[in-house]
Amino acid sequence: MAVNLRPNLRQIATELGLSVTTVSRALKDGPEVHPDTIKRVKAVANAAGYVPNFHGRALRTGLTQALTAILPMETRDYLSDIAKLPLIEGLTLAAREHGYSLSIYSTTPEEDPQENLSRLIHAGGADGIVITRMVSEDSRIPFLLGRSIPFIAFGRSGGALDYAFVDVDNEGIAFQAVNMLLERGCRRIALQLLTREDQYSTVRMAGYAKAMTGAGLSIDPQLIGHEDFTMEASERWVTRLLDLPEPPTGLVCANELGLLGALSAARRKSLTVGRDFHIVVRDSTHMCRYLSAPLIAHTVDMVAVGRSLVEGLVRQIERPDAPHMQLVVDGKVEFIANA
Amino acid sequence: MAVNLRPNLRQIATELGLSVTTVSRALKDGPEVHPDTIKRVKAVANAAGYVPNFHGRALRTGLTQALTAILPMETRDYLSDIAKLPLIEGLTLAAREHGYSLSIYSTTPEEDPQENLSRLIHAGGADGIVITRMVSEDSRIPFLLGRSIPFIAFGRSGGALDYAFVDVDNEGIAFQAVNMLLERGCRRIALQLLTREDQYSTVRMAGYAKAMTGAGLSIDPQLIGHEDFTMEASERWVTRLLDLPEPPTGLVCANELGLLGALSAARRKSLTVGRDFHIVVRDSTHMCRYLSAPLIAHTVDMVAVGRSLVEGLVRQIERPDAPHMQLVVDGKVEFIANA
DNA sequence: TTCCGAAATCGTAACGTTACGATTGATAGA
DNA sequence: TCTATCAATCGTAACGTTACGATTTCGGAA
Repeated sequence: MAVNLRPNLRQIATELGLSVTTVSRALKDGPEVHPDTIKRVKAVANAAGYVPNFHGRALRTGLTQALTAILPMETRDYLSDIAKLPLIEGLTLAAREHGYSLSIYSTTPEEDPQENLSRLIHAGGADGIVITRMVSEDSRIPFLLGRSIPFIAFGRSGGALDYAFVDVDNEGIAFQAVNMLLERGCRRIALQLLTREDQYSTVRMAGYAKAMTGAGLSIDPQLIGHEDFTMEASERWVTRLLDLPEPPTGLVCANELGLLGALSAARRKSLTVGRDFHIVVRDSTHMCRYLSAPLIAHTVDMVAVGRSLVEGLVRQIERPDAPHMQLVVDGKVEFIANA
Repeated sequence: MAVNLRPNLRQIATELGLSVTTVSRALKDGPEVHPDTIKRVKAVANAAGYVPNFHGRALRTGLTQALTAILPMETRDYLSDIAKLPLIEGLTLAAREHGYSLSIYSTTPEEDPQENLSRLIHAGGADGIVITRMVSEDSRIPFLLGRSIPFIAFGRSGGALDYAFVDVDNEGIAFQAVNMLLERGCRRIALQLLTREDQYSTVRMAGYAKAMTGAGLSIDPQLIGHEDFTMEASERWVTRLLDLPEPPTGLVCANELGLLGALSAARRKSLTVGRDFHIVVRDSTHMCRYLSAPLIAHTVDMVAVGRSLVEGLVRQIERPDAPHMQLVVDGKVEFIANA
């Protein structure tokens, strides 16, 4: 018996002596169909390996059951972009669970973002869009809102518009990080920032300042580092700090490379990390688990962020009148003993 | 004037007083249409922002202009999975350039791989599939070949079947790596392998052995490390090697963590890396650029691998009789001075 | 027996596109 | 003038699905 590779509704209908309509309804448990018929139809459909054709359905209903995530890709430096991997994981897994497929649309910095968005939707490529790498007063937001295209943003843009987003509470994380150091008796706390990514630097600085002044401590500009830190640059910077008359006993690193440099500097000064010198680091890579020093890691569950984005987008597609998801995700700050 | 958001062929046809057929043909430069008509049609279509509807076309032609990459996702350890990021970048960019969209389909280890493949194709979700994480005698290959479903594999499976693949020449890279160390005067060369990923370990060992015996050197099992190396484990292992009566002067690391451990061990022994002790490392992260020691990095251009996969897949879809792409990609082994 | 209403099933049309054969109109040769 | 030929355009059908209204069937009440 030849197995038909792509059975359609009509084949199943004729095999059962039913109409296409009834089969279609039976497969989605329509109340008009006799329960016994539903059973028979489903049995045959399963046996034949029937899968509803995506495009036939999309053409009829106007819905594609597909989501598209627009991710800027830049070859430059994958280590600092590593959080994208769990994000993609969360997006794809959650999309599947909701019955959607997920396309990734890579953009290069030169392209016109709106042109892409527009083509994508007109071609019927997606029911909804995830946009990332928000800038302040992002023009894509009014553009998409104006066209009633379902979307959700990873990150917030300024402005008063009401739209769906999921964002990471970077200010809160910095606040928590400094508080952890304060609990450990640190009074002079250094903060390592980046120059390029202004947004992050600004909000981290805000969290730092809030925690410091909250504890009645003043902010020493000497202890704030603005630089495009490589491992080596970080080592130099931390070494200089440790040479100060009143050296810091706590440090909030910018990223993994900053951490490696700081560890190196501390070792040269014969400081015991976790006792004489406390370090907090953002750890997207789980690298902390593999290091030997006790550290304070702050992690953001990017898989969960990806899942939430899909959740919020699907809700908007399926129930357009529901309020927009506006979620600010806390990070987890935890002590990694590395005994 | 109200701008219609999703103009279709019929609207353009009536606006021009032409038939839908002629407009359709004009837009793809059909030879039956008068050149002037083609111009007129294109002008109106552009002005209206016409984009052909994906699903209408797919339903008619059976082709979806979509590719799907099946990527296993495992939350465990993103650092060792980081090469996936440039791979995804290459896949998505090349897909766009060929006029295809790219969906990512995440699988978890528990799922039946064939079940997924079959559903995907039956539903009309993709014209072709990229499969990854090949195992020896991979059952997906005969499955897909038997159903004439276009696919390409990242990696090779054993067996005599003829199918399209792109693979990285890990054996050649190991061979090259050892030769670089030999050129620098190393005679005792250590090789750090992993236990888990047998495939890689086996082929790297082969390249190592070929280079060593080629230089008339014997292989000392003491210098071969099989372990699930963390940074700490690597530091311990390298320290033990350096304590041997005849310590190695060259090392091929398993990965970035192995490198960090090795650097640490060398520093403790007061060895100068790049002079007393030479290290080769696989560098997917460009981490080497940020370190201070002179290193030999072997890199594989994963963006190019992703592009080649798409290239090979698209060729198979569009010209089914063309020979399968069977590409083995060389890595680049280069000295990073880090002056 | 006849009729009513509900339950179950059926038929038609439409989504937007393209393939294919049919039709129109013009030109040129007999 | 008639016809063959060719270029240009048109009309119809079909891809697989679902929405919606029409139709059939059957049990029970009048």
